[in-house]
Amino acid sequence: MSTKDQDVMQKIVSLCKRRGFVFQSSEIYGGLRSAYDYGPLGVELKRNLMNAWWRDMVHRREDVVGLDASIIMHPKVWHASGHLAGFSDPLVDCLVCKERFRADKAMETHATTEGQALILEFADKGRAKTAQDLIAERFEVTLERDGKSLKGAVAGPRGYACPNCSSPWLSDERQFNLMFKSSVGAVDPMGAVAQAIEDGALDGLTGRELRAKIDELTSESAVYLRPETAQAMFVQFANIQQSMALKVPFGIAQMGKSFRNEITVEHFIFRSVEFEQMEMEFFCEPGTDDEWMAYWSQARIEWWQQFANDPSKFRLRAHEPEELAHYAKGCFDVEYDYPWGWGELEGIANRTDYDLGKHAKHSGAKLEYFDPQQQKKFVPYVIEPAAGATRGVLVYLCDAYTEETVEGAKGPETRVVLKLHPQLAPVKVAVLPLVKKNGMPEKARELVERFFHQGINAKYDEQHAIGKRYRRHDEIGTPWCLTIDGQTLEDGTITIRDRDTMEQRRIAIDEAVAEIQALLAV
RNA sequence: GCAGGAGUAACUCAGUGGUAGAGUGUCAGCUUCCCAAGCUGAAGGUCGCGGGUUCAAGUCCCGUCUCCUGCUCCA
Repeated sequence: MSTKDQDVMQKIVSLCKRRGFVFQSSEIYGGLRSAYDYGPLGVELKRNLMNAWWRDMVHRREDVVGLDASIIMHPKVWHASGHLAGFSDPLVDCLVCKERFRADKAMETHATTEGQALILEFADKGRAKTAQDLIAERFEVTLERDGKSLKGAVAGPRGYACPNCSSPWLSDERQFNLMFKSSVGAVDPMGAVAQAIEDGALDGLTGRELRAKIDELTSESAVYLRPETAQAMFVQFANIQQSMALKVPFGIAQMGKSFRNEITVEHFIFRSVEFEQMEMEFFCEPGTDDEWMAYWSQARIEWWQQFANDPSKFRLRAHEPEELAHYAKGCFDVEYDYPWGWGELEGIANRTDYDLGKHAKHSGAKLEYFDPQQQKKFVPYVIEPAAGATRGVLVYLCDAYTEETVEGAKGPETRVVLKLHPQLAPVKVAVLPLVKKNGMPEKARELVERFFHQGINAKYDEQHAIGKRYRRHDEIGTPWCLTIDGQTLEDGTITIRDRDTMEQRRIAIDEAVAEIQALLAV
């Protein structure tokens, strides 16, 4: 990312803290890696976004219903879904060039047979020399250097070499399970492990056997925090379909927290271990799935674009075949051009009948649909638009953050504006007495009460000079400011100021609420 | 996890071994009829945390945590 883009990102992070959008978790204790708290304005923004999603995905459609499932589910759910087996990656570090990579991927791209001659390649001569010295010292092997490459290494029994430098000197394969493991029940499962150690039941076991044994001892109470909200919608498919008498095609939508032990966390709230999802599983008849896939991909990117200042920063990208998850027949990502480049915001996957099939098999439940018209049974295919709600917050903060030069009292100055869509803006309207006297504060408080009665998030603000108040509200994205001035007391009109244009016009104070309601509805 | 950079007031930063600083912001008061205006005053700091060297550490050394950038993964 360029320094300019890095700068923008830092400014957004700084504004988030200064103005109460996002704080680091547990900050006074030194912070917790990759955990963030949404402050008074952040929670409004996030909720506005999630409510808009729910409104458009559930309330405005006849064919989608909602669900709010427990975060902790039966551990068998994760066996069946493949998350316990497939959600853990064997990772290996190259001891020479420090590259970290997945063993299974290296197996495909850098397969070796034992005894095979290897040529180690480095970016430049200096690095090759450093590596040569390191290998000589640490592994007592002298390699011959030829420019940027080293000769004389031989492949070991692992079946692969470092994909970066072709080194055979690698760390052990380590399992990184991406799911958060916990235990249910008041009895600490470590008690059983302690007992086993005391009894000598673990004596003489190798590392791998030891891990397996400990897993076995603690498996009774082991539970996992969901790594995605999707599975509950598959698991409750039959209950929901029957209780609501739904006909395929139909969808189940759910929003909520998910947890993943990411190998790396990055970019502020973009990738964090605890995050919030907005997912929908759309069940359709096999054969119609490609059509629905196209429909939802288009619908979803357009949904994101409608709240954006710059729709061109969103795109749909089809996954390459080798990029696809094991369960997916096809996948489109809605990507956003973040300050550091294009990155994922939502994934629309064709999960086929994979999940329902797996759960039917593992649970013994019949997860089929009988179509009364066609007189046939089938396991529905699933199109899944899965969006990151917390990513959405970041996307709209990036989209809204604007700096512009305006003429101030002391010459040109920078105006920072969050050009948030009014439906997303944390505060909808600010009500301001022009000065703190002549009955203006009283009038303003009367007006702000009217907004409260309508459930519109309005703020009364009388601190500092009027210009400063306007700028403060620009910075938190308040779309409109209503100002009570001397004329208000004479003819009952107030000014309404637009955040983006800074233009003002007069309206009747008695029409203010209706006016804002009308503007919000657009 | 690895490599590189950073951490001093709410924010942005100055301070290279000898009394903890500035601007902005915040709060109180005065002033002010429209875009970060002015005046007066105030609050706010375990210099990320722990250890070490030193008569003396924000400053030097070690460890650790957090953040940023890059690498492998995902909503």
